Amino acid sequence: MTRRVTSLQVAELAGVSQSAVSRVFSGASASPATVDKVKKAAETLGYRPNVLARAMITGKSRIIGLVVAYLDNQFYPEALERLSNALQEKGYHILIFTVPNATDGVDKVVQDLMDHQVEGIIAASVSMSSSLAETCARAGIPVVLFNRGQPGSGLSSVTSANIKGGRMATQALIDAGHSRIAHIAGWDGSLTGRERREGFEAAMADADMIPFAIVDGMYNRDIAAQSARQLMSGDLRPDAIFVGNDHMAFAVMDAVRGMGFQIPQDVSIIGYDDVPLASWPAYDLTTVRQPVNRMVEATVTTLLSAINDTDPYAETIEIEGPLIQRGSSRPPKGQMQ
Amino acid sequence: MTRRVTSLQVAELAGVSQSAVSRVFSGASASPATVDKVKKAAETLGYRPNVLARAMITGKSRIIGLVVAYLDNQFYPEALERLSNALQEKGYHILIFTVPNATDGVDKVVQDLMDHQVEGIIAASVSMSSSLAETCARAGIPVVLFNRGQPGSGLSSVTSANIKGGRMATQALIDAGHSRIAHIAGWDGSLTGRERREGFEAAMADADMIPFAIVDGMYNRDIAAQSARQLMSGDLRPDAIFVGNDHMAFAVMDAVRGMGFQIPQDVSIIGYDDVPLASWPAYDLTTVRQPVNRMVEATVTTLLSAINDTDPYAETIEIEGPLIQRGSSRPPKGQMQ
DNA sequence: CTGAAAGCGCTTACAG
DNA sequence: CTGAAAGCGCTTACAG
Repeated sequence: MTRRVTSLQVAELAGVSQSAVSRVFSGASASPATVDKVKKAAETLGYRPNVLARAMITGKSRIIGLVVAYLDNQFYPEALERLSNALQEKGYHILIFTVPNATDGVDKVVQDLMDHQVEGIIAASVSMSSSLAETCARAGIPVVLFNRGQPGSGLSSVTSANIKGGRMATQALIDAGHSRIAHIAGWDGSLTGRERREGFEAAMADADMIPFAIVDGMYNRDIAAQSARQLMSGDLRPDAIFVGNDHMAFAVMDAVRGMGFQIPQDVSIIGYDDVPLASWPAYDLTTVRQPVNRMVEATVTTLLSAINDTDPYAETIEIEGPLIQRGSSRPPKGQMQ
Repeated sequence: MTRRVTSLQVAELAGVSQSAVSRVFSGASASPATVDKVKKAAETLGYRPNVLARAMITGKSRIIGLVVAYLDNQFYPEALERLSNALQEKGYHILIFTVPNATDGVDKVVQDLMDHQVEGIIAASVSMSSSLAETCARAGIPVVLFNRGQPGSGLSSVTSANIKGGRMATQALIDAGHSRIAHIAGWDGSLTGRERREGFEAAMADADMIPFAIVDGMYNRDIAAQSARQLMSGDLRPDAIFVGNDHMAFAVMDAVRGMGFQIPQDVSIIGYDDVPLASWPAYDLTTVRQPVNRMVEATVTTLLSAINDTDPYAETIEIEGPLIQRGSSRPPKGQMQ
């Protein structure tokens, strides 16, 4: 419980003014002699600048607020880890805000964020009311939506190319010769969910095929599993299911196998995200990769440039990822036939 | 980019002194009339106190530093989410620090943490050098080690009862009639790893049994999988493996199945943690539950009481969890026989 | 390059 | 209860 060492004490010991100490630590110009004296004094005293005081004056907290709703989807821990690392490299840190209920809790949380003088906000898979987006804009706090677009909000976003991804997954199913293709979609209240579905519908339409069924899986394991069971219990069953994300796809695979069906012999399953678990043998899930590292890079770049250049333009960045063909779906016909 | 509203502006509009405004927002006493005027003025101006300024003066940042090494083990995302929620409820927030390499990176990071004037530190599954622990102590910043004890460090820790857990897992294997029981241990450099192994050895000794083998899995999927392959490729094979955590156990199951063995017919597998995935049908892993919610509660309680009461005593809290018997291991003999 | 001084936006004794 | 004033630990023009 020793009192913290201040720049004044360092100044005294070094025999210079307090301003000199400040200059040395804030990277302003100072003579080599001064730098030396100050550094030495600081070392013996164990001095480190008070980040809070600096932040208050400069108006730069070097803190980024991260809003997340849930972490159970394996996609997020990975993204969070990479985001934190990338930001730390640039001298920023992440202040975490978990929003209890994904729908409206965000608003309170963002006020809290702004109170903490964050320099920017990353909202992962949560939507913001437009009034809230406006509040942030007015306060000059850039927001980047991660893995969740929100057209018309004026907010920047970084997502994968969801429509294209949905198309690719569906096309792979069509190319494999499937004729009764169902889609357990991501939450219809989210743009990612809608766009992946859109891709599905477009690919089907292009092939002059009628979707076997489209149901909303709500990005929820239980709902997805139940939907799968329902789909598979009729007389006429789908022979392929494109699922809105991997997290649900695992539940779908569990449910389908639990009914005694073989994957992919009885039904092909394709997911979306390519989380680590997708490649583990127990699931071996064919899926559309969301390139987390590139999405993170884009997010950090976008956010930091908005912070530093006070760039007023919202950017909508879509990053394409490949389809990863694995064992949960039949391979395309004609290929290696 | 409007300039932030300050308490002075509110004071002017409300017709009171700046101190009065401050009192209203810091919860100090003020007459109802004043409170009313101030609140009204604040509302019309959109005023919110600057948390940074407050933190600097009071010395209370209301920020807890969380140090994590990796998030791929499914145990951590869940813990993080709960920690964040619990802390938010108490008015604290989590500033995240990911440490690049688990071993020595911690030291730099903690200095960074202290610069940010965090009121407390939670270190999840990372060890701290004793000199570092001392630094924190001297600065009056309480540290709680989460899921990783460090005896002699003088640091508080919250873990599950690892020795007992290791015993339980092993006993379950013994009770099931296994005779060639191996242990793929957690990292030997960590107390959790050593204690679970200790529990394993104690249970074996009590039963007058000799371990089939003990290898260090380093809490690493690849190493664990390779160890499993080695164990299972000899002429004399183990008929049961207790794995140091679920994260490795999944890899072990994948590897064992990949060699054509049946679980649990050919070999029983038991893990440790009971992460969500353990209960999914694809693995259906018997495991020792680490009660995340109670561990989080204990962590938050310990940390906050250390912060507020400047409680100088390090607490070592161990929380017991049950063995969850699932399909990856043979059930105990005699039971339902 | 350097020091004295003002000021960031608050909290908190101190008188009244 | 309330206002004037000092001060938290810094940064940053401003002169020299």
